[in-house]
Amino acid sequence: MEQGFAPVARNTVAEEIIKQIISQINTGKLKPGSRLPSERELMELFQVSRSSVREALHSLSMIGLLETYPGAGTFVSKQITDVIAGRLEWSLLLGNQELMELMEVREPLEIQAAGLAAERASAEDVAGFRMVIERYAESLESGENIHHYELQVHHTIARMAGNPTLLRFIETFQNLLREYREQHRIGFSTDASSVQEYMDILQAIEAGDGDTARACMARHILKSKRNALAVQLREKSLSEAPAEQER
Amino acid sequence: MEQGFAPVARNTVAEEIIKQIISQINTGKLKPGSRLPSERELMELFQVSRSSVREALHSLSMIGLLETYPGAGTFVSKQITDVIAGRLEWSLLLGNQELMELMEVREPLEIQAAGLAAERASAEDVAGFRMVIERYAESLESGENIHHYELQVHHTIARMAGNPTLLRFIETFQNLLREYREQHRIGFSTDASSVQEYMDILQAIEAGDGDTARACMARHILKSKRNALAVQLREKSLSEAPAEQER
DNA sequence: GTGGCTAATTGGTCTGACCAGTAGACCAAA
DNA sequence: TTTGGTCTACTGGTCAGACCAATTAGCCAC
Repeated sequence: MEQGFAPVARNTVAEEIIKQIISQINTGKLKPGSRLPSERELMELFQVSRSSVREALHSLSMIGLLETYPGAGTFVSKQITDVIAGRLEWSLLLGNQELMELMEVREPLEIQAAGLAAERASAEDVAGFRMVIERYAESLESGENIHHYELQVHHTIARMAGNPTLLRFIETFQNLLREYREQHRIGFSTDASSVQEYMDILQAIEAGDGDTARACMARHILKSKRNALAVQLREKSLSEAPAEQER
Repeated sequence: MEQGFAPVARNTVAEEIIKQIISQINTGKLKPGSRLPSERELMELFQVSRSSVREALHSLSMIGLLETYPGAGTFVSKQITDVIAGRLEWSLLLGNQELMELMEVREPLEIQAAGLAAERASAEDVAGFRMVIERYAESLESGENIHHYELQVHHTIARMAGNPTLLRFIETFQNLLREYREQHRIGFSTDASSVQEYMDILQAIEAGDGDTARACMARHILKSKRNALAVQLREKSLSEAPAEQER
């Protein structure tokens, strides 16, 4: 039953400081790279104790918005885009359930990126994309850094979509997925047909055909998801009953 | 030139505490929902001052991994995926994303939600959804709280998708869009045909037809986007040269 | 059971202090 | 002129001890 009640707002001093600092950054009064007043100055500016100031600053450093250097001062991070770069091992905290949840968010975003890329990619973009795919194909043959180049393919598509927010989301999910696979020692589900799928996407993008690009990406994701599941199952059965098997 | 030198590692006490706490969560010694020792106990366990403990705890709370309740204690968050969502939300709060940028991320998520809802919604869900649509239709006639009920329709779909992470992202984008519209004084583009569109989605969900649900949602979004653009243009032309014009 | 009281515990905040690393100015030796 | 040392003011990192406010749990009268 909706009664219109909600837990009363309880603002801590540190939260308030955080809000003000973020506001300063948003309004441009604090630019990336610029230096904040020293903790002792902030203490007087905010009329609070240094402990509160420090809790606020440390929290903002934790999410990558600020960087502190002992003896020098506290600075606004230059690449706020890198906020995602994990200082923490997020993936370790993820279970299978959560992973599936994240995948269901990531997939439509990747498809959207492919569609937008088709509508916006320049000739140079397409040329660059082709090279990335070729490098991926080479890595498949040599067996080196396959995963790195596979990621780069997806990353390139996301970049061609020309939407920084979308790119950031996709990057985050990719990083999480990578860490998860590394930590859980899950092999990758690469096979040669991926190259053809990527080439299909490339053609659609080159032709400026968003719908086809979306469809190709959707098919590719569906296939690699099936592969991943198969690999996971196989490894599971291997660990339970060590029987050799290569498909 | 590569000389093999790198900045020396400089560990702060707080960082070390953070690592240990995350490690405890990873190894399962600290389960979601469980309570941490009090700050004063941690102080003795880690052999550090309370300030350092508090900086660590506050940072982890900031990213959503811990929750603190004055007088009660500090607890591990139950929804780990919320941590990731929260982190992305931070990045959204920064930077001035263009409206179009946000929309391009939100749309595929809403479509995905509709599709998943069709695959997972229970009979009760559908019944509830029908009521929500009816309330929206009523609000359209009375002209009261239209926006609130419109939001609720989308929210209900997202909830039926059965993916908390997806739901949270959709909520986030809805909030951002609402703020954006309020700040830029952009009116809303509601019209009676939305009800029919929602009913179409409802039918697809009831039939368990994910593809149709996706298509219906896509059509609905496309239409309301066109409406929004039209409204925006009209208001812009009004403010520039007060001449009446209907598309 | 309900409601109110008390006491112990917990997080929130403040104060003041000391340490270690940094940056910049200055100066002497090569 | 350049290099390296030295001094000083400043900055973040850490600590200890204190008080407040909110929560919890147990007790007790109604």
